[in-house]
Amino acid sequence: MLAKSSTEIVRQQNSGLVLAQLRRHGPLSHTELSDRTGLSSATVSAITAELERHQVIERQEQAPPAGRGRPRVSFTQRRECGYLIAVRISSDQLEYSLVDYGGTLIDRLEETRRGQDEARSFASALRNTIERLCERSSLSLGEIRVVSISSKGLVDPLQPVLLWSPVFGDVSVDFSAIRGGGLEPDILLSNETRLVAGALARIVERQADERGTLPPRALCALSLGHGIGLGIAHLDPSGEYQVAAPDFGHMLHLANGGLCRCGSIGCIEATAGFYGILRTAFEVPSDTIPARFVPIIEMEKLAANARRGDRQAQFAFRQAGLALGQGLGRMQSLNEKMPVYFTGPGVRFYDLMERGLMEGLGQSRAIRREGMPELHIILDETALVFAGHLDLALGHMDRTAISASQE
Amino acid sequence: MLAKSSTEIVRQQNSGLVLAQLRRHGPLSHTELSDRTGLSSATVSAITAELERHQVIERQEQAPPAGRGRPRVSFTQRRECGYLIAVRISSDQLEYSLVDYGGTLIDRLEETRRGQDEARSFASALRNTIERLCERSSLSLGEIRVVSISSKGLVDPLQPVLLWSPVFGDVSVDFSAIRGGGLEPDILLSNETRLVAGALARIVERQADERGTLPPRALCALSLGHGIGLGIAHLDPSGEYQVAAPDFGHMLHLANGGLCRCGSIGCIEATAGFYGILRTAFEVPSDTIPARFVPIIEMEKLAANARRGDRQAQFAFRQAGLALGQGLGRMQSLNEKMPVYFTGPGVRFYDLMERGLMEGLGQSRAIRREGMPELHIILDETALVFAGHLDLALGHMDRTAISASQE
DNA sequence: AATGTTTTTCTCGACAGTCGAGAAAATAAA
DNA sequence: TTTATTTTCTCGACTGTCGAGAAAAACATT
Repeated sequence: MLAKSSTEIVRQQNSGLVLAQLRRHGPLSHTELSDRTGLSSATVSAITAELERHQVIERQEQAPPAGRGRPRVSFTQRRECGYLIAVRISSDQLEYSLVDYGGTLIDRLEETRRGQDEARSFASALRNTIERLCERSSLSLGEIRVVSISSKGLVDPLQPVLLWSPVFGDVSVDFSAIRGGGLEPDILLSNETRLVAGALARIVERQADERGTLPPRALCALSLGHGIGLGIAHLDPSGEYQVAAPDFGHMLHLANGGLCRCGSIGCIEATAGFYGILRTAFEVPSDTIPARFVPIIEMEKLAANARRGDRQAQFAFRQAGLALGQGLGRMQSLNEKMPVYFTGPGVRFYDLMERGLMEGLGQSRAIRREGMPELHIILDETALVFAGHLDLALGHMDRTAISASQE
Repeated sequence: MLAKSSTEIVRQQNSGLVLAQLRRHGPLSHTELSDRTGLSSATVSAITAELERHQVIERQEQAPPAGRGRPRVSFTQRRECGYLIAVRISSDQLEYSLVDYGGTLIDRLEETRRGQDEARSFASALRNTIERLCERSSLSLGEIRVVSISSKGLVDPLQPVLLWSPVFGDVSVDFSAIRGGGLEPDILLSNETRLVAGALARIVERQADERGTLPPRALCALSLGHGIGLGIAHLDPSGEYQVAAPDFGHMLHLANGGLCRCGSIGCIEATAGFYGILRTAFEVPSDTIPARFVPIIEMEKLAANARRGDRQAQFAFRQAGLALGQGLGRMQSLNEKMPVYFTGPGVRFYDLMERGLMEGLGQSRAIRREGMPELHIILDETALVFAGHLDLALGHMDRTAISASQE
C-alpha cells in the first residue's frame, strides 16, 4: 500500500538530495547546489540554512576568487558532526576503521584472529575494540553514529544478525549486543561482496553522470576465493541502486556434485571455491570434508602446474569456471543482462577458468538471447569493500542527519 | 540519484492514495477515506473536490441513513471516466475484454486463432478488433485509455514489445503499432504469469490488511503447462509490490538435458513442460524437436497411466517435478524464502510431480537453511489473469487520472 | 412544531515548503 | 570612486497539509 506524503517529507527528501550532492561532488557553492539538484536558489538557501543551524554542514572559509563578481562560498559537511566505525571481518583478521562524517579516515586498527573466537563473546570483544578506538582519538562513545560491519556469508535482511559465515558457521551472531553504556550507533551488517557491488554501482553512476550516458540498469560483483560471493545492484524505479547479496555460492550447481563446507551437496562453491578446485585437481573423493582454509600459495602452485600443462589441474580450474558460468547464466535468466565484475583473490586464476566460464555461460538460453554480459576484472577488492562501507554508512548518516542532530 | 520533490508531488501521491483506497474498498465516504488514508479531513476534502472537478470520482446519490447524524455520502470512481481493453493472447485464442474505469466488464469477445497469424500484421489485426469492440459499445477510440496485453513468453521491460512467445517464437511483435487515428492508449504488455503474481500479491495484501498481519515480503506464481512461467512479486521499501516475470522456463536445468522448443538445450521447460514430460514418458530421444502443441487429453492419458502404475510415466512426471524443484531452489538461493502458488493446466498432475518437486527443493542449501516454502495450488488461473489485467491497468489509470483529464 | 443530539462534512486560519524575481552583497575592472 | 559582474539572500505568491471549529443533515425528545 502507498504511504501518505506531506510537506515535511518533501523537505527531508530535498535535504537528502543536497547532502548527497555535497558528498559525491566535493564542496559546492550555493549556485552549484542549485544547478546540480534542480532546486531553486531560494530553496537551497532554506535547506543550507537549516543544515548549518543543525551543524551538519559548514561554510568553507578559504575563498579563491576565480573571476569577477561576488565570490562563491562553498559548503562542506562538518567532519565532527558524527563518526562511523567500519569493521571488516575476514578469516584471518579484523580490520577497524574510524572515519569522520566527511569520509576521512582517522584511525585504523587491525587484530589478527586468535584461533577460533567464541561466537557468543564476539560482539562484546568487538565492543571493547571500539571503545579502545574511541579513546585513542579521544571521542566519546556517543559520537559514534554508525557501526558498519562486513563479513563473508549470509546476513539477515532485517536485523544485524550474521546467519552463516565461514568464520562462525551456522552459529549466528547478533551484533546489536555491542550497544549500551553510551554507545548507541545504528548497526549496519553487510555481506562483503554486497559492499563491493554497492561501491561499483556508485562508480558507474558517477561515470555515466560525467559522460552524460544512462547508468546501467544493473550490475553484479562476483568475489572468487575460498568461497564465492555475489552482490547485485539494481536500479529501482526511483533511480537509486538497490543492492543485495544472495547466497550465490551455495546455489545448487549439480545435484550429485561435491560436498560443500556448508554441509550441502553440489553447491557452486564446492566446485568453484578454492577447496573445491583443489579437491578436483588432486582427485580427492568429492564427498571428502573440505579443508577449512587453503593457503593461497597452494593455489598458486596448482595454477603454475596448470599453466605448465598439467591436465588434471587445468580440468579443475575449468570445472570451476563452468560452475561459475552456469550459475551466472541461471542468475541472468532470473534477472536481466548485467555486467559482471570479478574480484577477490581468485581473479588471478581467471585465465585458467575462462574457457569453462564461457562454456557455462553459453549454455543458458538467457545469455544466448541477450548476448554475453560484459566481464570485468577488478584487482583491488579491499579498496572497494572500504568504499562500500563508506558509501553505505555515510549515506545512512546523511539520511538521518537532521533528525539525529535534533535530539 | 535521488529525485527532487515538491508540493505538487505530495498532492499527486495523496490523490493516488485516495483513488487506491476507493478502488480496493468499494465506495467510501469522506470519514472513511480520512481514516483509511491517514490524511486529515481537510485534505480529503481538498482532494475529493479536485477529483470531482476533474470528473474522476462522483458522489453516490442513494443514501441509506443508518443511524442518527448527518448521513454519509459515498464517493465512487466515475465509470465513464475512461475505458481499458484487456487482451489475453493464448495459443488457441485471443480474448478481448472491455472494462470501464470502475472495473466493470462491459463487453467480451473471443477470436479463435486461425492457424498461424502473421507476426507483422498482428498488431493491426488487434487494432481492428479493438475498433469493433468500441463500435459495439458506441465508444469513441479516444476513450480507450489503456490497452493491457498479456501473453506467455518474454517481454521487453521498457517497451510494449513481445520478444519471444510460444505463438510467434523469436519474431518480436511491437504493439505500439496499434496506436493512431484517434486511438492513443497507454499500452501495457505483460507476461501472463506476471499478471497472476500481481493478482495474488493484491489478494494476500488484502488478507494481511484484514487480519492485521504483515503482508509477506515476496511471493511467486508458477504456471505449469506446455511451457513454464514464473512471476515474482516483491515488497519494495515503499511498501508496494514490484512484480517481475523472469525467464524461469528457460533457465538452465541440466547442461546435457533435453532440446527445448526455444532451441537451447537443458531448459527447465524441456523437462517440466508438457512436451518434455511426454518425451521422457515415451523415451523419445531428448534431442528430438519437441511438439508444438500437446492436447491436454494426451497428458491426461499419460497421467492416468502413471496413476495406474506405469513406471516410465511416473518417472516422467517425477523428473518434471525434480526440474521444477531444483529451479525453485535455485531461485530461492537468489531471492528470499517465499510462498509458491502453482497454477496452469499442469497443476492437475501435481500429485505425480510432488515427490520429484520435494526432492529437487531439498537439494538446495537455501531451502535446507530456511525450510520448505509454503506451496499452494490455484485452480482458476484464468480469473487471476483477468484480475491481474485489471489491477495493473486500473492502477495505471488511477496514477494518470488527474493529468489525463486535464487535457 | 420546536429544540436538542449526534454524526458527518466543510471551511478557515496557521504552518511548512517551493519558486521566481529582484534586492543586496562582494568583488574585479574601469 | 564608480561601474560591471557574479553570487547570495530575501520577499511575496502559490500549493499543500493540518487542527479546530462551524455548518449541515439527519434522528430523538419535549
